[in-house]
Amino acid sequence: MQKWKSQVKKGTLAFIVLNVLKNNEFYGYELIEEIRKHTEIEIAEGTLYPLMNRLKKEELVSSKWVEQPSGIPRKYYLLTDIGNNTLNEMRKYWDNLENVIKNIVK
Amino acid sequence: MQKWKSQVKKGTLAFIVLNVLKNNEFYGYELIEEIRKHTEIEIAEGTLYPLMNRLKKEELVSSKWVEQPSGIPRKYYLLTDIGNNTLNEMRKYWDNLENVIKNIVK
DNA sequence: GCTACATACATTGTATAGCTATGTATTTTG
DNA sequence: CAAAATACATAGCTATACAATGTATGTAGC
Repeated sequence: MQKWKSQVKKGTLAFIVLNVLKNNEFYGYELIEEIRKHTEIEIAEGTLYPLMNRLKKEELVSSKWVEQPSGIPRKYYLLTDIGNNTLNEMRKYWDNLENVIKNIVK
Repeated sequence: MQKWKSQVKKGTLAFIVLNVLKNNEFYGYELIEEIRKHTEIEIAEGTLYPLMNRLKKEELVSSKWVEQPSGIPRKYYLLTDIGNNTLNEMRKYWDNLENVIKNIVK
């Protein structure tokens, strides 16, 4: 089961992150916290940071450093136009998948 | 998107196959056809046969050869008790994931 | 003051799983 | 009789989650 859960996350995490970033800006560490609190989905740091770099390389998100009064500067992420369009396509695909499974489970 | 869809399938396909096999017996080639017709999800042969071998190794399914009056014999798969229990756990997890995403998408 | 923990970034190596390509063999169809 | 469909299978490639590890700063407890 644990192995399976890890596999289900592949692809799903990108979708979740993009959804969370829709209309919001978050920095990496905050994304993990945010998602963990609201959804009980655990994202390892070793998962998130490479994920964000991939999303950036694919130009689905952009980032900017924000200095803090104290502590380590934060790298905030926000959706690009491409990211927004991709997210809409993903939502369609997910919606279909959800229905397909709902019918099979019945 | 194509890359993403492929990633989403990881884990999802095992879940779908186990669901299809609940209360039914299918052979490999038939599973691909069945799922393609009813769901528009394409499963490559190079995906399914290794997948079925994994499920068998994990004792979630068992198989039996059935000779045909003509043609190549078919390997039918059916859920084991372990497979049934695992499927129930998977359903809970999926149900939760679905709701989580539904809330995030809103 | 020192230890532990939390915050915040990042990389390396490993395991897993989907997919293309390829292969074998039989049967059906044009 | 050639092409497509049926039915199995594997090897190699690629992508991604995760544990482990590392750096650096700030805070809380003793």
